[in-house]
Amino acid sequence: MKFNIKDVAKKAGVSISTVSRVINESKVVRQETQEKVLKAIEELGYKPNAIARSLKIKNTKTIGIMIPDISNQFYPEVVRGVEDIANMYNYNIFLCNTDLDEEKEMKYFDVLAEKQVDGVILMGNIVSEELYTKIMFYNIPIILIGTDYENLPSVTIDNTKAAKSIVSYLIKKEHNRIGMITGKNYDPVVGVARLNGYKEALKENEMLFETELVVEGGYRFKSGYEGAKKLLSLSDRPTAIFVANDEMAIGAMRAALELNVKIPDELAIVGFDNIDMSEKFYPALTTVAQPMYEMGAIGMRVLTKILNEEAIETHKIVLNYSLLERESS
Amino acid sequence: MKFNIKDVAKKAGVSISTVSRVINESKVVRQETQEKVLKAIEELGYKPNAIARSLKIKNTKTIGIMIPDISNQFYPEVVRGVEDIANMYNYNIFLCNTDLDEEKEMKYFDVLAEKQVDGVILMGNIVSEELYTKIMFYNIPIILIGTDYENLPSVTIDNTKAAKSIVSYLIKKEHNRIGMITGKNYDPVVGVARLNGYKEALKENEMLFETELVVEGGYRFKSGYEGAKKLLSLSDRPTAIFVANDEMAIGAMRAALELNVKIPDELAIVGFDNIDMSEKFYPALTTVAQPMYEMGAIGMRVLTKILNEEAIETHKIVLNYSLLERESS
DNA sequence: TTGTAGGCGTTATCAT
DNA sequence: ATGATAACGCCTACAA
Repeated sequence: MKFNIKDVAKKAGVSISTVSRVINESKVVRQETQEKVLKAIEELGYKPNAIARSLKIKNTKTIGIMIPDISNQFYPEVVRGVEDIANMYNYNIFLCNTDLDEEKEMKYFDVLAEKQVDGVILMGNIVSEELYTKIMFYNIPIILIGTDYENLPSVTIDNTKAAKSIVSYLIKKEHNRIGMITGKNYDPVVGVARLNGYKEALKENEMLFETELVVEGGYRFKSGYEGAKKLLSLSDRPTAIFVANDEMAIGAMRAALELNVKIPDELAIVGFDNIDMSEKFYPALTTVAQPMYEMGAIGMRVLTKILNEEAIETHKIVLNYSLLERESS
Repeated sequence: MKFNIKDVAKKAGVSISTVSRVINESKVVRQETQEKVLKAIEELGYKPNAIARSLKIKNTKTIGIMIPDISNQFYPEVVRGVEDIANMYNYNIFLCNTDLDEEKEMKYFDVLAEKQVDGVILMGNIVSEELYTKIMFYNIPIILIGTDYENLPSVTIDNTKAAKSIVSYLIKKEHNRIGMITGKNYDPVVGVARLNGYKEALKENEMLFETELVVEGGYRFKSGYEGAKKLLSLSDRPTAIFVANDEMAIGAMRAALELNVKIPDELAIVGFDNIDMSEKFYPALTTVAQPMYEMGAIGMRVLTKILNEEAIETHKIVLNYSLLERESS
């Protein structure tokens, strides 16, 4: 039930090179012959073996995408962007969940290399030195999305500026005690950057940075929930909280709602990312939107360019964020 | 910078067959030789080419997974289950978003076949006859998750029974006007099944099925929102609504909240699936939990068994659902 | 325009 | 225990 190029050749009464030519749409083959071959292909239900092809031509039309966890709301959207563009250029994608675990990252990278992927897309908060060494060694085209490292190509947004702008927005709305629930403080490009944006906004408006107003979170719902409970138990409560990502922000809203604190009247809450859920929650969350789908799509697009060795303007792409004012502020 | 088995052989001063043996952990090679080879591999940073290997041994240790849309909340969780088990058995997965589009499904299936995947996992509401023919023709091991068709292996839950049980729960709570927002009515295994469960529960309790109480939805937030608005505008409102999936249920809750209808006091809402968001929403949604992660994990596990030609008890696996009573009812 | 033959990097059979 | 060699299915000079 599985035929190869030889079978087609025999059936069509031509050589295998001719069959190969029609498969690859070489212009040189005569119309008649082409039709004969096409007919044979059709009749046998023949499909070329991409593995054999890859071995010969040394590319596989597949790329690997390493992300922390597909079941974390942030990633599906960017993966979708990647996949759409990949599909458009006839690439398939290997999905790898790393859980931010360095060992898993290393292992997956090895496997992807062995499977001869043409390139890889990497997400996660930091790239370890080990991984970087490996990347350099194998010399596989790579692009980072949502993070940045050394001279590797990347697509990101300016997290500091974005954070600063949403905190400034809060200040403009007359809030003068603004709390923050941060991300991970060992993570420079997201966690620290957003915290810095918060600090900068305060400074620019001559407001004091008070340590009791900032609590470290961990990006997940629970830490937002707990962070908010902590901030709301302060004797001198904040009137607004900037939460470093939407999932935590939703946790924070939940905490406030449970305590019967009115949003936004008694407490404004703003998030970061614009995950799907943020607009569906009630009240809908004011947030800084990262263009997640676009980050994926553009990342993949750039990767195809790199793979085709097309000229590329810059290897560090910084996309625009946007402020989405909704009901929570 | 890229070496092959020949380079290793030369460097170690042995033949390529020996190198191949140590790579594949053949027992016959002498300790000393093995060490020599391992050293050469190490020094060169050699990684075997999986493509060449696959061509020879006729398996690729990769499987394809076709789902409607990874950015739809339901799928990431099952994909994660699939990937975890796949990883455990050293498989990689090609992720394919079909958008429930038959053409895309056909195209992806062809590509997966050409890339010689060892098996495929298929999700989506129906499998078209065309696709089925193709599956049979290529004879690629396949397993359906969350849907079912002919004699193909599948892992599902009993949607009718689950729907019936949650509606019965509502009835037990003294609701006697229960509305429903359905899924797609052309989709037998999910849409129709859940509607049937609703009908059965009514019947069993000698309640009338009233057409004005059921509105057709489409699984997405917006249709739940609109469906609820419609039901709430009835002169004789339902006191409870069974919504065919969580995303719509959340839309329905949003509609009620906006209209200042108290949940659950004036209106109980229950959903289906138990997506991540359902417990984070306020009020948290009462729902029938599909074991999404397990469906993925078990599906993949069964697939590995099929691939290893291990005996398999049954090809139609029906998992248990569970009722999660939360705040919305 | 078409065919012949070598090779892509492995594995596996058969000798040695 | 090790080595030579023929596949695996395809592409691509080169020859005809």
